[in-house]
Amino acid sequence: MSGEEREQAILATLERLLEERALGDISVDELARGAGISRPTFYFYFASKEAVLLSLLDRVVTQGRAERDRARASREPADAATRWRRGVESFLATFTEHRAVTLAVAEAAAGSPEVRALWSGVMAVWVDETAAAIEGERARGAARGGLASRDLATALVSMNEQVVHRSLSGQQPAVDPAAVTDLLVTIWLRAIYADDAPG
Amino acid sequence: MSGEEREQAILATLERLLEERALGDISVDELARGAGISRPTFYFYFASKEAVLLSLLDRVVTQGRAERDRARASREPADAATRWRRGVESFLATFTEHRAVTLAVAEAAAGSPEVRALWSGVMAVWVDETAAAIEGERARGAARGGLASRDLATALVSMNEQVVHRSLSGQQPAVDPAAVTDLLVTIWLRAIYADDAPG
DNA sequence: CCATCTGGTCAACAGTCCGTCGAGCTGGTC
DNA sequence: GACCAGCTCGACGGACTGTTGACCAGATGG
Repeated sequence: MSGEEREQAILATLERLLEERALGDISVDELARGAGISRPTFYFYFASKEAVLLSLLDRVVTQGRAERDRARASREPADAATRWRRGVESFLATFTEHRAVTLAVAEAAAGSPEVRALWSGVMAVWVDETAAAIEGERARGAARGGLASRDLATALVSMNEQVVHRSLSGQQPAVDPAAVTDLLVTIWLRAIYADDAPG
Repeated sequence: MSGEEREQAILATLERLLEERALGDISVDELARGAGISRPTFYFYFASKEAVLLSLLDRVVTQGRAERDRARASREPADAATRWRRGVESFLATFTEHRAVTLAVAEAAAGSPEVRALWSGVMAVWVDETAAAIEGERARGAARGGLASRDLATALVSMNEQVVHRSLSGQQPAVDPAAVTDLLVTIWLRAIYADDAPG
């Protein structure tokens, strides 16, 4: 077995174990044994448990971006509401498909600055794109002003992050998974386009 | 020094240490030394580090609720928008005033089911109250329907939670702290009252 | 064909932290 | 003065982490 294969084996082992247990309950030793090597040898490949997770997250994010770009290129253009819906769906799909990794990243981000930094980078891309899209809608006179687009985008992306996280982890209070897409899209539309005076 | 005082000393020590370090970087030994006792004695008072934090959170939540009730009783009635603003302000104030404890709870919740459960309970109260208020506004014909009030409330409270957390922890992308109240209130109003069709 | 070097491997060690056990101390109570 | 409850801690066992240094197999090259 070559070095590259060993590395992949470690990644696969972590992904497998995360399906059934939280990151904190998985030891470096288990990761090593799972990949057929001893614990010191693990450190030849990765600096820590978190580093393996980082690698896994990187893979998920790259794959998610690729899928989104592909979907964008293949589907015909649509109206604004549909475009927002597609964005939210893409977000949801990526993290739902990799539930275990997503939850582990959220857990690790709480304690590890490196994980936190990488995750922040992922969020930042999302926020940037959202802010730009809001600016576009404002420029064509469709979206309402009154809030800094970047702040608005940050709040909406944060909401998605948290709602999806609660939904995936099943901790109460959670949103009905079947309704989550409609819910988020509706709030996005109201927040971006609508009036804000109580009737 | 009496037992009660010892217990308070442990709580005070954790609160002090959390001002400068994360929960994961604080050992039970430090907590014990800080309270003038040995490590085994610590376990006479608390089952774990997390248990101390739980006690701290309980105090914060109780105090926050009391302050809110007092504010509610003392201030004159206001229009709907102002009432929502007061709610958001109360949320923000509680957790901003106890920044260290808030951040530590978020960190610990990632790994400890007990902390998670207590935190979920706190959120649930907020969600229930919000959902009831939304129902009230709908009943008087002011707020728009189309979303389950409980789901809407959950999403909005989740947004506040995450935005405040990012803001307190300073991790990018974060919302400008000076603008955060206006931002959140505006989104709440738009989500609860407004139309949702792109112009 | 031997020397060497690189990539890979692990036993063993040092260190941190956790949670527990059992023995002991102190001050009130009967 | 015996006893008991509340309190205290030294010492232990166990889980984990990250590092060191020796070792080994196979390619490289003189």
